[in-house]
Parts: sequence; C-alpha cells; structure tokens
Amino acid sequence: MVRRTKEQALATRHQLLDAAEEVFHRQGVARTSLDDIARAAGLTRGAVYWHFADKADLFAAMMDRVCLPMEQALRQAAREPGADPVAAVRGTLLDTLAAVATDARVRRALEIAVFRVELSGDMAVVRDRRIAVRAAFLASYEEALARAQAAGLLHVRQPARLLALGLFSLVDGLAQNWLLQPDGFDLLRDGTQAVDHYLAGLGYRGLRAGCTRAAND
Amino acid sequence: MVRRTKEQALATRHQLLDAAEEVFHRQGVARTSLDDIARAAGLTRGAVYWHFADKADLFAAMMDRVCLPMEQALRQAAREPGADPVAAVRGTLLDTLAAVATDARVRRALEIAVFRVELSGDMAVVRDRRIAVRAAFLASYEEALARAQAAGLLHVRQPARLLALGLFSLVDGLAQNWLLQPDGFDLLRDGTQAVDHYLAGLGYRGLRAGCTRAAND
DNA sequence: ATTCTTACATACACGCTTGTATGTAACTGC
DNA sequence: GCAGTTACATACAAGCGTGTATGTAAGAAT
Repeated sequence: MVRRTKEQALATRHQLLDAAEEVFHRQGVARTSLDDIARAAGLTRGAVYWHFADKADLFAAMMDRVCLPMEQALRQAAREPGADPVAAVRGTLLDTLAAVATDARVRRALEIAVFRVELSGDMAVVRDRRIAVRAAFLASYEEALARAQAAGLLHVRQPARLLALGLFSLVDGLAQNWLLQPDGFDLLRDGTQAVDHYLAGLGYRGLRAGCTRAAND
Repeated sequence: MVRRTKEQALATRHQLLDAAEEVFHRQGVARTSLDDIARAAGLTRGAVYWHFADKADLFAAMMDRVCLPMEQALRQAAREPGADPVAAVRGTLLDTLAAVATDARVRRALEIAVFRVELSGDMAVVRDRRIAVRAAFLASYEEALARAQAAGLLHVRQPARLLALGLFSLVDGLAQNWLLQPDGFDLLRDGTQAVDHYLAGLGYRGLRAGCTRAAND
C-alpha cells in the first residue's frame, strides 16, 4: 500500500486515533510506544510521524476528537435560558453522567484522561485542559444558580460559585468513583439521587414530590 | 561511603522514599528512572536495588509509608460509636479535607496517586488499593448512616450505602478538584459548606443553627 | 583476629524507543 | 505524460533505562 487520496488519508488518521484510544486505554499512555499504536492500526510509525509530531500531539488530537463535540454541546446548552435554572443545571449534570455511563467512547476517553496518563511533562496540557473545562462548567452553573437564588428557587445564601463547586465536585467524584469500579453502583440512578439530595440541601423544592417530603415534618 | 549500621541503613531507606516522593511528584512516576531517585537521595541505583525489588515495589513502599498511618487512624475513629453518628462521619470527612489541605506529605502523596501515576501494568495495585480504601470508608459510613436513619437523625429513606457513596464522592471530588488548582478555593472552608449542604439534603438537622435556617420557611 | 554478611557502589549487556533520513509509489496539476 | 507533491514504509543511529553481576569496605559473629 502506498499513497491514498485525501479522504483515505483522513481515514487512516482516524484509524490511528482509534488505535491510540484502544492501546492507551489498555496499557496507559506512558507504556505505549508509537509502534504499538501504528501496529494496532495496521500501519507503521511512518504513518504516525506523518500525521502527528509526536506522542503528545497524537494524544492531544485523540482527546480533541472526543472532547470538542462535548464542550460544544455544553456551550449550546448554556445558551438556552429556561424557566428553572436549577432544572437546567441538573439536566446537564445528569446528561453528563448518562454520557459517561452509556457512551463507550466518552467513557474510554475519560478513563484515559483520569487513570491512564500522568499530568506532568508533555502531558501537562491535559491538566490545563481539565482546569479550563471545569472553569467553563463552573461559570455556567454559577450564573444559573445565582439566577435561581435571585428568583427564590434556592434558599441558601452562600455565594453561587460555592454551590456550583459542590455540584461539580459531586458529579466529578461520582463519575471517577464509578470508573474506578463500574459494577460498584449505577452511575445514572444513584448519581441522580446524590445530586437531588445536594439540591435539596440547597433548599431547592422543584423535584418530584416525595423525594424529600419526609424532611418537612 | 560503605556499609552502615542497621539504623543508618533504615535511614537511607527513608532517604530513598523521601527522594521518591519528591521526584515522582515533580516528574511523574513513569518519567522518573531509578537513577533519578538514587541521585536525588545522594546515592546510586545499587542502594535502590538493595532496598527494593523494582520501581513498583519502591512506589508501593512510598505509598504505604503515608497511607498506613491514615488508614489506621480511620479504623481507630470508626471504633468510637458516639451519640450522633452523622456528626462522627462529618468529622472524619472534614478531618480528611483538613489533612489534605494542611499536611504537605499527605497532599503530595495524594497528588502522586491521583495525577502522577498511570493505573495500569505494574501500578494496577494502586487501583486495587484505592478501591479497598474506598470500600473501607463506605462500609464505615454506611453503618453510621444506617444507625442515624434508625435513630431518626436522617429523614431520607434511601439505602444508607447510597448516601455514603454520595458523601464520599463529594469529598473525593472536592479534594481532587482542589489538588488540580489549590488556589481555586479553600478546601476546608468551602468543602465543609458543601458537605453540610449535602447533609442538610439528607434531612440532617444537627448542624449549627442558621446554616439551613432559611430553608424552613 | 578471622570470617561471614551487610549495605551499598560500579560495571556491563541488553532491549526498547525515539527521531530522522531515505525510499517509493500513487495522486495531482498542468 | 511529466514534474512535483503526498502519504506513507523502511532503515539507521543514538540514547536511555533496566536488571544483574561483580566489587568492596565496614559491621557483626565467634
């Protein structure tokens, strides 16, 4: 095999990224050589070095292919104001949990980013990206929760940033602990309960009746 | 320099572990050679291979030196029943946050375990250890929260294991997100608020008055 | 005072990975 | 249909890390 057309070249690029996802997930990033990835894709290191500068570049491209669509979906969701900001935040949080639980590609990418890569040296960009993604989430949630406070939907008086941080940390912790042992609990079902408990603690009453009814006596 | 007495040998062992903590934290586990560690300790690889079988063994010993005392403290705390089980659980959670925030050694070890090592290959034991530690926490919390439910201290009717999972995930997520950017927020102060919000959502009324007072109107 | 053992240091061989350099055949523009 | 470029494969050199083997001087045992 030799030179292909432009579309075929783009296809081999995706083959390499697919292989990278698989091998990175199986062996960890540091323990996989570029030859491992090339052979898993049925190619050679020549193809890898043609499409990517080095392993860090390949890794970044792999993460981009999964993360960019998700981040765009988040920005899309943040643009719709909605009547109940708390319900909107809750919806995006549960959507995130559902995506992790059901979308194999998302789950694998997250597992790589969390458990299969070291955030130092070349991969320090991963840390920066995680910080940036979190900042975007927090800003979106903070704005929505502040509106909810102003509308009287939340009865706690702490700054909205703090409430957003708690919500994000809760969902983040749930997802990571689920990844650590996926058969340990049901991420979407139990995660929803945990989020709702936290929201109830913020004084939110918009959930289905009966959920926190017993707390009113 | 040559052979030392038994105490001196144990001292050099600790020198190696100290150096491992520092270099692992700075460069990541995969990117540090045993020579890096030996030279950081003012020794050679001969000393490393005398005291440890290989890098995985050295890593395990390093983690043990930090984790074993903490786990023992946890078991100690779990043995004291106390009048209010929820307050006891809250205390251990906040103690954990405080330890991460103030104890530099704990913080560094946690940062290595979370961000600076890949949980695959030789280091898969780290994953097993994290699962085991979590299981111990969860079991302790579940038992305490179940007692609290029986005593009418918590008004939610979900299984205690689920509540414990939420609490653990919240604190875990808070700690990890704080490690990601330690100047982003105050781990102990803001983390306490988040935990208390969650406990309030479980129907716990044992906190200082005024905290969730506004939620009662 | 020897002898054995400990606690390292030094030396060596091996494989693995990386980056680059070169080869090469197909596509593309003209 | 020819030249230049693309999309790879192959070949090569160099460094790095590991594991082990060997050296060695000082403590411990008798």
